[in-house]
Amino acid sequence: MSLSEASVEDIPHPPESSQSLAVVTSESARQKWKIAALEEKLQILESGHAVKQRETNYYVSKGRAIRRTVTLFDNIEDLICENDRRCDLGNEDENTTDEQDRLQTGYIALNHALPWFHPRASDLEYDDYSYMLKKGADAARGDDTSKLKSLVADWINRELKPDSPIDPEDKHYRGFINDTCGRLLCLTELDWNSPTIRAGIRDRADGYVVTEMSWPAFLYEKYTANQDNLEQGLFKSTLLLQAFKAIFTSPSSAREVTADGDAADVIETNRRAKKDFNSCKKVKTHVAQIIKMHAVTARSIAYVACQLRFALSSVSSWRSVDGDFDYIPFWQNIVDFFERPPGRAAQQRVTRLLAWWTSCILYILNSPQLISVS
DNA sequence: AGCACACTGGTCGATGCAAG
DNA sequence: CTTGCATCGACCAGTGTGCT
Repeated sequence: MSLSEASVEDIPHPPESSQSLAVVTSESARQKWKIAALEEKLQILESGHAVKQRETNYYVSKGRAIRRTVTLFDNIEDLICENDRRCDLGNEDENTTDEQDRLQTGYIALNHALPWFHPRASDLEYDDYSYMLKKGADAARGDDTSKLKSLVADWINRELKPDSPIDPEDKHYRGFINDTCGRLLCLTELDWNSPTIRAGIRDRADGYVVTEMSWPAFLYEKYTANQDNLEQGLFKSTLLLQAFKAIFTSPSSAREVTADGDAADVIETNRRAKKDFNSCKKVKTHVAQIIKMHAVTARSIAYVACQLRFALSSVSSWRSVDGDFDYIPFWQNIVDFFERPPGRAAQQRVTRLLAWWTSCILYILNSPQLISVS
């Protein structure tokens, strides 16, 4: 029987209480009830409310890309204001601050993430869409935080085999209390193996304060820095790659990550990524596809690094400060490292690093042309 | 009270795979 | 080849909790 064949009079109202539920027992009555529910759904879909609902869902859904690829802490309004300010001033304003430059780059990233945004910005009901985008942005960040909480524990237990395994469900025994997490969170210029330094860090004693001003060990290949060259192996840790894959391409793709860190050989990384991709179970469209991410960006790495640090810490609820460590300048430092390298040589190193990242991650998008390196 | 966040459970779509 | 089931994972809504 089609929907149109069931007249409205024939359709019993859905039961409103357990008492009336007992009345609807026959198969035909149940069928009619189902049809009634479907018709109601159809009516809602056809009404203006549904259009509004779809619109809301659209903005919330589009907003999910913002924290991941545009900005982890800035307000969308601030990005727009900075762009407006520059439009108003034209070329007259040449003395911009770092903060303003970062906001402007953020605005450009926002337009890459949401290409419809700029042309339509003036037509949109400002408060409404801004609120919905933020809602989606924060929801996605929350989803990722919760996802990494258990995944990071699994990866560490498997890769680093701590004496007492990390509880995937509990964060209280992470952070500097935990020997393995502490080693990863420790700044590279401090030797975690020294009991004095370990105690100093745990007591937040002078000289052992862990702030965002140095790179922590978890960012480095094999979790160790070369003190003579602090850029060597930076942003090439297995955990960082796994976290990136878990967020942008799927948790299952992150399971068997092996980072050998050979920056020169992007082609080899490419080949391995292809092999991994072919052996990995293909699942539903992943985040990178949904947000049309064709290359790994500075801001996506900064996002993942913050999420990873948060997962390693003992802080249970998302906030921007953890003891002496502030996530906002930490995120900014990473973005600046990639977006504002000092000089030509540094720029080339950064470009190579991003190409390496893209070759590690995005073969999954089946776009080999995107990961060829010039 | 209002807000932000974590957590949970559910829906839905994409994919793999076995059986017919 | 088609079908039905299982699995994975993104997303979302509802709820509880802690903070201001």
